[in-house]
This record gives sequence, C-alpha cells and structure tokens, in this order.
Amino acid sequence: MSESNDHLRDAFRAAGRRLTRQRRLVLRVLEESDGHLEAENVYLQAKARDTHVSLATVYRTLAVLKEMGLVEEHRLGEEHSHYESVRDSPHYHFTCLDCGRVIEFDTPLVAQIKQELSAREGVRVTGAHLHLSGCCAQCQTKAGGQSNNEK
Amino acid sequence: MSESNDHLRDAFRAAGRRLTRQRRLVLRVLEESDGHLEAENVYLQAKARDTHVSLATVYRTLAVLKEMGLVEEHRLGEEHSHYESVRDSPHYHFTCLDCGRVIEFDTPLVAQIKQELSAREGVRVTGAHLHLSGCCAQCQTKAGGQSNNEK
DNA sequence: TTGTTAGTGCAAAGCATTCGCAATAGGAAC
DNA sequence: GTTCCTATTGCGAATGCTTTGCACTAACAA
Repeated sequence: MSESNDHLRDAFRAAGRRLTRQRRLVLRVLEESDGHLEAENVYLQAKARDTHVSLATVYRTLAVLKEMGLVEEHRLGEEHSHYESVRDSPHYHFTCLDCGRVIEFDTPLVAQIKQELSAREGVRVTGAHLHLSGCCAQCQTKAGGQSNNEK
Repeated sequence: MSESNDHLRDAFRAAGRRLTRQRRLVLRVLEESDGHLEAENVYLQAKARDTHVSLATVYRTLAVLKEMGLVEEHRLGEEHSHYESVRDSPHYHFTCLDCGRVIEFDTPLVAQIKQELSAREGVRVTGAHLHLSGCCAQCQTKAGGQSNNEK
C-alpha cells in the first residue's frame, strides 16, 4: 500500500503535480470499481469515504489523471462521459442498448486495423476507441425474439 | 431532384412523419457537406439558404433523421457531436490530434470483430463505431519528427 | 518549521442540447 | 382547391454536464 503510494507520488512529482488526498481518493474509487463510472458516481463514492471532495475537484482530478495517462475517458452511452483506470491491456466496449450493460473485450484485430491505416495513409495512430452496441444475450432472451432496438 | 424528393417523401410517410422544408434542408446540407458537421454548423449552413430554421429544429431534425437511419452521429473530438448522412458503405474515422483533420476509412476487420464478439458473448451487434486518433502525415512532416501529441 | 504556490470548495458561469407552448404548415380526406 | 387535424416549428427558457473565478487550504521543497 505504501509502495503503490510511492509509485504514485513519483508519477506526480515527475509530472510536476502534487499528490493530494482527493487525487488518491478518486484514483482508488476508479481502481476498485468495475470501471466505466461517470463523474457524478466517482464523486458520490469518493464523498462516501471522505467528505472533503467536491464535484469540481473530481472533474479537475479526472482531467489530470487522464492527462497523466492513468485514466481513460469514454463516451459509451452517447450521453455523458465515463471514466476508468487504465489497466495493463487495451480493451474495447460493447453496450447493450436495452439494459445499458457494458461488456469489455479485447482483440488483436484493432492493432491490425491501426497498422493497415498507418501503411495506407501515412498517419501515426496513438489512440483507438472501438464501441459496439446492440442487444446482450440476456435481453434477447427477455425480449422473446422480438427486436426492440432496431429503430 | 423530384425523384429523390419522392424517395424522401415515401421514407417519411412510411415512418409516419412529415417531410418539411426544414428537414429537406438539413438533409441537403449534410449530403452536400464533407460530412462530420456539428449541429451548430448544420444550423448556420441551413440558415444561409433559408432563414426559416431554428437551432432547436436542427437538433430535432437530426434526431429524427438519425432515428430513421438517414444520418449518423459521431463523437469524434470528445466534445460535441458530429453528424453525417449515411452513405452506401459503413466507414470509420481517424482524427488528427494536431490539425483536427478527419480521415474516413473502411475495413472488413470490424465485421470480423463483430462476428467474433457475437459468437463469444451471445450478443447481437447492431452498431459499430471505431475511432482512431493520432497524427496525420502532414502534421508529422511539419513537426519535424517531434512528437507533440503524446501527452 | 516556513514559504510558495498548486490544489481545493463553493457558487456562478458556459455550452451543447432539450423542452414548453402558442403559432404554423404538411398532407389526407373531401 | 379547400378543410381539418395534428405533427412540426420558432422562440426562449430550462436542463444537465462540465468548467471556471476566487479566496482559502494544504503539499512539499528548503
């Protein structure tokens, strides 16, 4: 625990930033969550552990963490942003349009696409977001074969 | 011109909606543009041709067209939405983080990913957004090999 | 321990997007 | 063409997420 704190401290120092209680807190909330939290929920969960957090600070902290590469921002539901702590492997998302459930997955094919595009267009690809949507297995069963998300 | 109007009229009738001047206008703006317009710009370009449009109507119209499958919404710049008229083939986007340039591309690999995910998770995939980002060829040249978008 | 200043909380502002409501105009039926 | 019904519009006000200004607080280097 103290060692990961040292890691963090170093990362912040290297970035010329301070490691505050709030930043530690936001990071821990994201790490212990299932990922894909919206800012509001990060705020609520953080506040549940320590009253000294404000929503504005959560937003500011998420921006800082994102800039430092410790957190990623996603636009899953077309609405507001979702945040998740960066883990070892890159991964992508599937959202069920009926129940909102999010399934994470990984595939080497995205890397292949990046490579193809780089070769074809001469661009350098540094980021990739793949977001599939549709109907999850459970909702298909519930719907009894009816398709209610084709609109 | 009158024939495509008939097409449109039928599409709207089938959807139980009316084909209004404003809707035709928004659609034409999108079709004649290079794609990826934000709502504000759709509004401005539409207004330039016909004063009788309001921003609220543009938003409402874009929602209707999206629902009818005539228009797609994208979140390219992490900020506000971009809209483009649906063309024959599905395609994906690359955004240059330096100059904002958007490159469209297509690849059969996304279909393959959809298939794999369906098989693995039992989901039904109806939509796919792939958004790559990085540095385009021109900006790499300009930057003289310096990487200024790694942060 | 102290000084400097990045970071914070709060409330107010910003911005894209949506909504309420009275007025308007498609378009189906005559 | 005319009439009627109601979907659609324009306007401005409201919403909801996110950012910002400012005075205060607390990291952390010396």
